[in-house]
Amino acid sequence: MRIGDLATRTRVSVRALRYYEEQGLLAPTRSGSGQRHYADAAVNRVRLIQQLYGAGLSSKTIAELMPCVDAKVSTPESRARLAAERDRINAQIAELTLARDRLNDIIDVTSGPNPQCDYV
Amino acid sequence: MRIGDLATRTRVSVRALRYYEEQGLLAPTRSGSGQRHYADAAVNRVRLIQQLYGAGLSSKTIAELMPCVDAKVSTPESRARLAAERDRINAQIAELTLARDRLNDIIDVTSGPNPQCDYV
DNA sequence: CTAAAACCTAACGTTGACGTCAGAAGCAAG
DNA sequence: CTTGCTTCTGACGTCAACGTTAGGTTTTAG
Repeated sequence: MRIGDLATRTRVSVRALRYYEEQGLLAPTRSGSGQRHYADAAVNRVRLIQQLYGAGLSSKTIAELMPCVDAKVSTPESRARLAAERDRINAQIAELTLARDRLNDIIDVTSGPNPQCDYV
Repeated sequence: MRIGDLATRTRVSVRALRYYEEQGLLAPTRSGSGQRHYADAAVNRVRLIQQLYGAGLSSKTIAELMPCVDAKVSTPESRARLAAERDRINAQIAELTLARDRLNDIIDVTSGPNPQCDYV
């Protein structure tokens, strides 16, 4: 499929797809005239990339991990890397949970016993 | 206390503290010569700011919410805003959880049954 | 009193993941 | 054939939360 189709199917912009290639995350084949051609599997790959970006991984980190996904093999180094990212994500989840609870506290306090009725 | 002390106590850079003021998140008093002076309460306030930044809120959003925290009163609008941010954080936690599980899957698959022994 | 340390304002630099625009070329339909 | 949509390669623009540098003042330690 061509880049526009992939963009539509993944809901990722054409620019982003080119950017992913630039970062070494995606390697489409090229037609004679230079147009990119993607296999069906690219759809899932883009979704994985999006998910990892969403989790705060950088292009560089994702690029380092993709060969593991492709080859289904990890070196001790890449395994350590993966575990480190997982731990970072866990830490971030904990942080977000605290922030959320904090926000709920604020909501509770500021929604307090109808301020308009105090002293009335 | 002065800006350097606050920076030390909150582990936030001096530049960041000035930036927070610029964004309307912090309002220190000034000494005759123009130096910023912070009350002790500023320590907790900076921590709250950091926590909200960490949760992905923007300066603008935080600036809108601080008056509620100060006055301990929220308007229906600000309450909706707070709830919206909380929901966004919950969504983000869910996303991170999925990504983490995905990473764990990758770790499992790539750490598979000793690849070096296959076909040996 | 003096030198070092801390502070001030103003303003440009950084980073990452794209958005956007310019100009040229490929491709399906009538 | 040509109209119009898609794609191509640069390359500059964006945005947020600071980092950094410059040049000058204030405070503190000795």
